Amino acid sequence: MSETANTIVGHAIRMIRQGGYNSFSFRKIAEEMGIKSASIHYHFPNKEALGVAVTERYDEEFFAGLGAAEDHEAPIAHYVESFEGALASQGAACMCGILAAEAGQLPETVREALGRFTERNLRWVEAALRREQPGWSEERVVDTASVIFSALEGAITFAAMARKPEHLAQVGGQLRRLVAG
Amino acid sequence: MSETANTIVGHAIRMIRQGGYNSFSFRKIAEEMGIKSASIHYHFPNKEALGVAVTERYDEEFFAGLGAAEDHEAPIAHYVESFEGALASQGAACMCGILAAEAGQLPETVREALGRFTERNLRWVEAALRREQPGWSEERVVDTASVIFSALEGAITFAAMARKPEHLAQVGGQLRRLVAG
DNA sequence: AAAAAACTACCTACTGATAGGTAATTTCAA
DNA sequence: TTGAAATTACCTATCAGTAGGTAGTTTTTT
Repeated sequence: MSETANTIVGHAIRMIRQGGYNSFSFRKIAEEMGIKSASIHYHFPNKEALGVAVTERYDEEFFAGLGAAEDHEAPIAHYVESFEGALASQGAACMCGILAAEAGQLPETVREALGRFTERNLRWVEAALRREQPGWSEERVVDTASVIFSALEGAITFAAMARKPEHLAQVGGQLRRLVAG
Repeated sequence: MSETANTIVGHAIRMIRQGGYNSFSFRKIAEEMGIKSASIHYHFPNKEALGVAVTERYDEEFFAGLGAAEDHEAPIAHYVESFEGALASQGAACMCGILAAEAGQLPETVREALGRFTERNLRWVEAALRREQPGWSEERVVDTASVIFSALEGAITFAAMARKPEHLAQVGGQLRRLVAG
């Protein structure tokens, strides 16, 4: 991907985090970059293609920042902190949580990319729980992973909406205790 | 509120649940009702006013359907079921979770109405926990309520996106166990 | 010279909103 | 009780703004 295409995706991610899928437009991105909106069509044929690129890039960066669950001593705490870090940057929620809420109006391909992000998160948290709680049944691991992912996505969304980062901190703290026993 | 205004709000709620704040327009609602978009401005001066009415109406109906926490033997299970019922109707997520994700582009007054909905939910779940777990500390009650609300909002959002209602069922089941001990 | 990356100049579709008008109903004072 | 005034609930017509997208052309880089 060219440098320009990269920059375009970066702008789109920021705009989506600020107001959802309808908050980024070819025109606005072009204006900010000092180019014309038609030029963006050279890099991404349409909004759907850009939407997919944006989702996959967010996915990549999220997990690149996270590292492997096996490389952390307390991976759940690390996972929680990555959400707190995401909220701190721009005071905005997780981009994929925002897009998930708008699923009904998203192109199928974007929705599918979001589905992959979700699955990848669940697998990560499950691996983390297996490491931290070797005694837990597989069922308990899978169910708890669902709760942790859902709670953090819900918490970061409502914390950003109400402008109360402490709401996420509260949920994060309780989730840590939940896993600690 | 007149019957027409009521109908307008109903259509708006359905459309928002299907695709977010940008998925309802004066024109579309008018078309479905067989009137003109200008007529909707008679009942609601602008989109912001309609947005607030919609949020408050959803709030009202949600808690009317829920009843008082004190009136249920197992209020948490009842609360979980209300989310499962919401997902079952239209296969769509909680309207307020959807709007919360788009907070960045919402008019302030709508955001504030959403904030009230959130607080009301937290108070309800706290009351439920006090009833079910009289032995718990106030801190534990408040923190657990945050987790339950966030987890359900996150789960219903991702379940609707991935079209996997079982994801919500899984989270709901685990939350019940969490409270049961 | 050729490929890449941008440009100009449009188009169609849709948005929320406003101005001005009309028929039917309701309120209220003489 | 009746006529004037006001209100309700809609209408037509139009506005400026923004959206995504396209065809054809020019500039820039290799």
